[in-house]
Amino acid sequence: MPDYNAREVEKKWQDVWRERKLYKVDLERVSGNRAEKEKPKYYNLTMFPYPSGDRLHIGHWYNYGPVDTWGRYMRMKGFDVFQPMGFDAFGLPAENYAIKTGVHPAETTRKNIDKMKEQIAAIGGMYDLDLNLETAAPEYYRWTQWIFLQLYKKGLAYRKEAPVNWCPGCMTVLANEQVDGGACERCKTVVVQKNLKQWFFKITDYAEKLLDHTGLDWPDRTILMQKHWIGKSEGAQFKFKIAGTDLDFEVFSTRPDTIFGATYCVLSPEHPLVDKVTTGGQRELVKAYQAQVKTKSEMERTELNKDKSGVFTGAFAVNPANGKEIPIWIADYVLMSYGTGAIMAVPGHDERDAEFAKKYELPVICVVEPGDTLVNSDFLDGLTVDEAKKRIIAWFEEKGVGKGTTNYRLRDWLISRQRYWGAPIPIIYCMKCGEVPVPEKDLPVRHPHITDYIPKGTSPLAGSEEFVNTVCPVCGDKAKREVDTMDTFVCSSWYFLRYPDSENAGKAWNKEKVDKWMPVDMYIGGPEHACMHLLYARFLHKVFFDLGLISSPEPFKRLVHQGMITKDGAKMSKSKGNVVSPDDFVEKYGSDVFRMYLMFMGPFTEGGDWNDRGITGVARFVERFYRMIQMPNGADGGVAGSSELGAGMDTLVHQAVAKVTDAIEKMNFNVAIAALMELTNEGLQKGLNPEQKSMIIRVLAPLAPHMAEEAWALTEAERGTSQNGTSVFDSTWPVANPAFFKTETVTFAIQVNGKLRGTVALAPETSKEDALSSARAIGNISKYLSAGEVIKEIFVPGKIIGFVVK
RNA sequence: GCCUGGGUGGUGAAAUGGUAGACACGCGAGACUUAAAAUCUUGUGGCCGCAAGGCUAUGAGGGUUCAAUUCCCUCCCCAGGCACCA
Repeated sequence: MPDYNAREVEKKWQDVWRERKLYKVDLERVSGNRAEKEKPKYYNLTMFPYPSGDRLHIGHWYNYGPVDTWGRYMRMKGFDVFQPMGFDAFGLPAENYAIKTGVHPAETTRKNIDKMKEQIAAIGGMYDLDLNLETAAPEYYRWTQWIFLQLYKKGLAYRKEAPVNWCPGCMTVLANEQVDGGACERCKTVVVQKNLKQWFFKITDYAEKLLDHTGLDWPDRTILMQKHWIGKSEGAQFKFKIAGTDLDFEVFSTRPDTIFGATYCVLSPEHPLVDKVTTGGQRELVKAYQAQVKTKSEMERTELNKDKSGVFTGAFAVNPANGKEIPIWIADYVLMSYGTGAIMAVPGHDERDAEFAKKYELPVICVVEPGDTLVNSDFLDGLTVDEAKKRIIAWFEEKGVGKGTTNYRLRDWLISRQRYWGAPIPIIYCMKCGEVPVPEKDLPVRHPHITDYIPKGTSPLAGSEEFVNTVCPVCGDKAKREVDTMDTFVCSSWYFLRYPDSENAGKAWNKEKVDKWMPVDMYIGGPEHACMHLLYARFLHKVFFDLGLISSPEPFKRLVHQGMITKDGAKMSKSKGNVVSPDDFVEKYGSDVFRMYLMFMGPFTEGGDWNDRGITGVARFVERFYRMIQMPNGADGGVAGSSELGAGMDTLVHQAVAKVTDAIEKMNFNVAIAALMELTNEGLQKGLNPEQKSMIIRVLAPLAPHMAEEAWALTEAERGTSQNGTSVFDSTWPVANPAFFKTETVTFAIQVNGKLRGTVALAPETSKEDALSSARAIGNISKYLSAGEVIKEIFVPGKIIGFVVK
């Protein structure tokens, strides 16, 4: 019996699959063969990779192996499976590399994509890489720009001032990642917040729609995280006048009922009113505080544990409810980005306000008594919190000082990036006509080839005269282009709509074609994308839906997150130098063993810490399985050639098929593999008949595609089918017949006071009475029962016989 | 800090209210071999016991239940995310 030669076998079948175009789907789902057209479509998608300079790492394999297993399983279940893969090609790392080495990002990206494609092919998956989807290609970003224009037309893209991390040393904007403890990671200069006019997508208009996850088969935790991220809260927005002036400001509060307990107000240090209201005596202190806050990140500012800090402005606000004058402070725990950037502080009933009030010796008034009843609150006295909220909102509306509102934590999506390696924003600024969108016929706005990447205080695109200077599409006068590029999340929020139509460069949006495959039936990627990528993609999808560009209201019907593979408990990264390369293992054991080992390590959704200690177990399993398949039918035990082939194995085979199906369905690939190991341990003893082999090869196929294909070919003659030479992936998924599960006896556990005291083998359908008396007859049990009085008897058919003794 | 997960033998893990540790790795013993590797057989949570059997055990503490890894409460630890890494 020849040993299994993984390298040879895997190469052989990868070539055959490629030649036969086994995994090509007919994107039109019309012109192809009839059989395929009649199958239901199944769009099986993995989050596309960023082409980094590292080789394909374990994390990629941990994702692409199981995704492919799932796709093959669905294919065998009778679906027309579309499983494309492309590249999220724009991004910061290639640009940083260019700044360091002078190598153009396009060159780096090209090289990395080519290398990754080779490595992905070595997995031997059903991935279609021939669609060549790359977000940095003009054929692709033309559409990213087109999408920007659609949002612009709908009023969903707008400009406003927003802060960026600015390094005065490098004269450049820094990503959060490049800020290390408040300083630039490159030159160590203290980073400051600087305001720039930037583009936003109005995702907040869709907050309510995004809160609705109806019909989505998503993990509860992801839905919950998105809900909290959107952060809907009901409350009121109302005005405070500034004493002695005609100025006022608005605050948002979820507890407008506590307004009589407000003893001071706090403005965010960036609030536009601060400069206007600060009195002469306080000016120095306020200025100094504002400067200090500029160096702090939002996370540092909002830490509940930190020492609260703030400065009095010298101004007073008038409480609209009782006309009392209360001091106005500024403090960094109030953010311009949430609510109105101003709060009324009620130290009696808010923890942060209380801490602040204690530190600065501000008065505290209690307005809610235990039992949620209002006191010290004039016309709200005696009402419950809920009643008081309604009452005060009605009062605000009556007096015209405020209204009930819904506030969201979600902020509009800042899409401007002062970077080179991204899709240019298709806007032109004209002295006469102002802000003018690039006409659709002029797309794409090509990204100029530059050679000097060193930051000079502006966006890199501003350095290209040829790019910047253009003419106004409206009046024909000289005009300038927008020099910022788009956040790469814009590119990655719609790529799944491009795959179905990617063979066609396309001058028009092809709704019909996209609709043929959307929505994505299964989307698999890391949980770190729960709140950003997955929310942005849903947002754009809903905009497209409203624009009539697609028929599905949601992009991803089912979502699964794979876990993360760590090394010694830490995320693998190049900077830590702890990246494990799969190549050596694939070389040694083959793709099937490596991907099965990753799946066998633990539950797919939980990930785990990498070590290679157990891989030999999977390698042994593959050898044993291969040996079992090659054994003459029922070779062991002298039953070869008799009608007893694989005697006694039917139950085990059908149980294994049921177990594997159930485990794959739940993506518990580790359990599926364990069930097949168990079956193999028995099968090697007793031998399998051809029908049993056929079933077991088919359920192994999604997990170890190359070996299963080889085994399928080897057993072709004994199966005696008329479909010689067909792939196991064109066969159907076997269905376990429960008639085979039946066994003569099952083991019942006998418990006394909940503790296991013995077992007894009985027929599965044994009645309660018979089971109890059988249990009583056991010496060890009767010993326990005679220790007291039996006050309760428990019977779970086929499982438990229990007694409660007192 | 806030949001979301997770914590079970020496190790990866299984069991989602019903015999805790399936399946593997590792380790011990044995077979085969001149020998080793490979392979096969067998044992393997801890403690007591020749055995039968018993006690103990799923991060810590408490609760609900005849019965809890599983449900509830409090705490500890680890991981992911926190809006310019993708």
